[in-house]
Amino acid sequence: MKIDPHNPADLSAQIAKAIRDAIISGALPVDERLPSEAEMAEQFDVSRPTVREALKRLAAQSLIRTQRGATGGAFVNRLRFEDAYGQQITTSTLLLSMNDVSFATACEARYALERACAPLSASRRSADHLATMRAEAHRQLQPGLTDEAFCASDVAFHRALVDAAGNPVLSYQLAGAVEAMQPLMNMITFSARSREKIVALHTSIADAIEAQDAGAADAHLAALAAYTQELAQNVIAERQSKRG
Amino acid sequence: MKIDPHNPADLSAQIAKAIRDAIISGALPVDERLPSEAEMAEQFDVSRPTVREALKRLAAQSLIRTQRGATGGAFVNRLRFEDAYGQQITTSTLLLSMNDVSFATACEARYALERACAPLSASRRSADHLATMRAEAHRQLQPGLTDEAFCASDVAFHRALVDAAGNPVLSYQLAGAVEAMQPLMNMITFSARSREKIVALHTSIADAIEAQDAGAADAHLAALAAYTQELAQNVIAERQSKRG
DNA sequence: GCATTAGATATGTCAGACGTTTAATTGTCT
DNA sequence: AGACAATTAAACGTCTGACATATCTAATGC
Repeated sequence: MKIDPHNPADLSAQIAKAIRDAIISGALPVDERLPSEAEMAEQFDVSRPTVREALKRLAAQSLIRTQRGATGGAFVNRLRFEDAYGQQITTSTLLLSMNDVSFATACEARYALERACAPLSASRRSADHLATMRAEAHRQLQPGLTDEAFCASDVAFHRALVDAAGNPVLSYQLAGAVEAMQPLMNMITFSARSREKIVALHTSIADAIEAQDAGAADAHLAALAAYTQELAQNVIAERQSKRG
Repeated sequence: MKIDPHNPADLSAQIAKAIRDAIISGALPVDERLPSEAEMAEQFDVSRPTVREALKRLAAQSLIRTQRGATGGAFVNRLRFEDAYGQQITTSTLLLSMNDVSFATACEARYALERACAPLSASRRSADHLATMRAEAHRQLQPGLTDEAFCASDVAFHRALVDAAGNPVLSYQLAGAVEAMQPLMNMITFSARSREKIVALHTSIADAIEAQDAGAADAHLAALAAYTQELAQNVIAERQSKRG
């Protein structure tokens, strides 16, 4: 764990990298306590604020946690899937909004991944996940629902579908793809008719999952993907006609 | 953008969150310059080191970049897919190693996602991606290749397969799933026979992609998934027999 | 007119100090 | 001896002030 003292800039980044590499390589196991800030400052021959900046970088990635008090300090954090969800969603959302990713591209990716989950979800679905899917589908039919609330419920439905696969790695990867779509979906105004059609597809998907019919689930997901693309294209076409 | 002055702890985390929310909401567009550290210190009524810790947290997530000098400062960073790859891989790798995710679970997720890409790759593959796949498959047959180099080439092959889908969102999501598997794959010792079988499957996959035969590509990927699981199970069984 | 230089601005870093939290130790009383 | 209270020590969290360094702007000199 060494840094380059000749490059006077970005000392905190170098220190953060050194510690991060030690964590990734396994040299620093989970719950291991790092030396105190004062000790590290001496080790790296920098000041304590510089060490602290490095530690904050690691804390931002949930790689360490800090405790105050006599037995406190910085500890290697066990990175949990739940903690990683948030970062994954934030990053995915920003990637889409900052890189002019088209609705079509994001939608294609999302449904491709979701359809990958469907066979696993069909074979392993629990009563719990099915109940969530049914409940969300039911919520989506309520009359007073705003478009935003409809989208949020849509996300919840699809997350339940993904979680039903019982594979935390899949759930983690899909969380980004599904949640990051929400800002894009919010540009769509869902009419009563389109909502009915979507909910009908949701219900068909839930039925197929309950019946453990992977083929039917896949077909309905494909139909939902196509219909979502269609809705988005209508919105885009409308906007262009207004402009012209 | 306000913080809670009554909670005296974690001021830098609160400030980071305030700025992060502003970026995500779009209130701070890409390349927008944040106020100087001194100005923000005054705005939030904290000291400059506290502001700096907040900025370092955001820099760790590639949300901002800093420039020194007269016209320098902190700028909202355009998050690029290439930048996000690294974070995604780091996080995925740590998630697998710190949460006792079984080889079977990780492998299942990886191949499920990869098979989701295959149809798109088959229809859109470029000569470039095909050439990479062929080159890696060829490299994997070289006699002196270490197991690690074999795994690295395997990753390169599969990334080319995924990139062939021409969807940056898919490539981003898959990067984590594919690369994070590498440490787990490294526990396997690849015999000459198993290498031959894997390369044969790789060649079959490349052939199917070239022929734009999505069904065949999917079938060969499924076979590869099954064979990879078989190899891992053998390793696990051997270890257990040595112990018993 | 162009190159050079001085100034201004902002980040990067350092040193020292104080406050706060937390746990362990010590001391006292029953 | 044991239980409770007070003290102490360690460590993080924050502040102040200062200096170093990078970079752009503008004034200066030839």
